[in-house]
Amino acid sequence: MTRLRHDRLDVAPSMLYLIKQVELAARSYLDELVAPYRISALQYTALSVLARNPGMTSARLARNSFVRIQSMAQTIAILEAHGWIARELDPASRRQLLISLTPAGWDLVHDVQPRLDALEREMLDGFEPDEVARLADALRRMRLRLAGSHPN
Amino acid sequence: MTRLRHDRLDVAPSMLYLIKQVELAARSYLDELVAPYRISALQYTALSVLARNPGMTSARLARNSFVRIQSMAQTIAILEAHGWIARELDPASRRQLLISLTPAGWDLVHDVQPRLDALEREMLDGFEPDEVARLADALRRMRLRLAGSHPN
DNA sequence: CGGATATCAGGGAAACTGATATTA
DNA sequence: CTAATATCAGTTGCCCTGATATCC
Repeated sequence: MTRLRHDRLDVAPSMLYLIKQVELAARSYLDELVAPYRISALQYTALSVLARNPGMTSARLARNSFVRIQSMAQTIAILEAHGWIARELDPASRRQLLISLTPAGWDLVHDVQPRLDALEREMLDGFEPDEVARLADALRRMRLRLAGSHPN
Repeated sequence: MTRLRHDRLDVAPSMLYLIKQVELAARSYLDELVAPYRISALQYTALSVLARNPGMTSARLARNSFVRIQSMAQTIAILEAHGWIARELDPASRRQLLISLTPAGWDLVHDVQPRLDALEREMLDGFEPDEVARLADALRRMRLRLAGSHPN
């Protein structure tokens, strides 16, 4: 006996789905933007985080990106092998390796970031300044709620 | 001669970065949610899209997710091999394969979706209804702008 | 014919698990 | 001793490029 079902989810796409859609579109664009450097969008994201927070460890980067330590270590190894970043022992620890951008890494970020900022301005064209501020604040709150709802 | 640089990107994290952060956190949670079914968060997202739009082709799914046709075809092949979806020739085309969920696929979605909705409610707890509406509208506009700024 | 769909083959970056050594 | 960091080894899913066949 066949168990036919003419089901359908009749709800509007959720907020999480909308966020994923925007992220997918942005990642696709960023991938094209950094393709000349032979790096991926995710690798560039790691570089930009390091540009804002020099001296991070691989483990801290992993927690920031909600991935395992081993996963981030592999990404870091690739970026180091290609000369975008360098690592040195924390003089105060002898265990942690602090990551920083090389001059070539800085050149890359200084070349790509303005074009990424331009994309964001295009994406937000026509938005009221206070609407942008509320949006950013809402995203920060959502991020905190999600980070709290599951121990990584 | 060494070329030392004590650079640092002194700007606040961008909107695109905040969106990526929320998406990373949500994907991490969703991965745990669907792990018992041996599928990934991305695979579940494809299933939920098919639950809302039965009869899509693999190529249309690919455009919806900003990936190549071949990439989506592989994901679809895996979901089909595991029995979550089925494909049949479009009677009006003889070239396109229309995708639909199997009864097992529907069971999976009906089990996971409520828990995903619960996560979203938790994420948006304390938000005013009109703030949620404005947020969703803003995300839709951003998605449209991004989709228009680069031909996939 | 050009355009879209589906598929096969191969390869690279990205996440996972499990185990191990070292240090705070 | 416990916890955190870093690393090695192996595996799987995911996206890419390139090429091919079929159908609108």
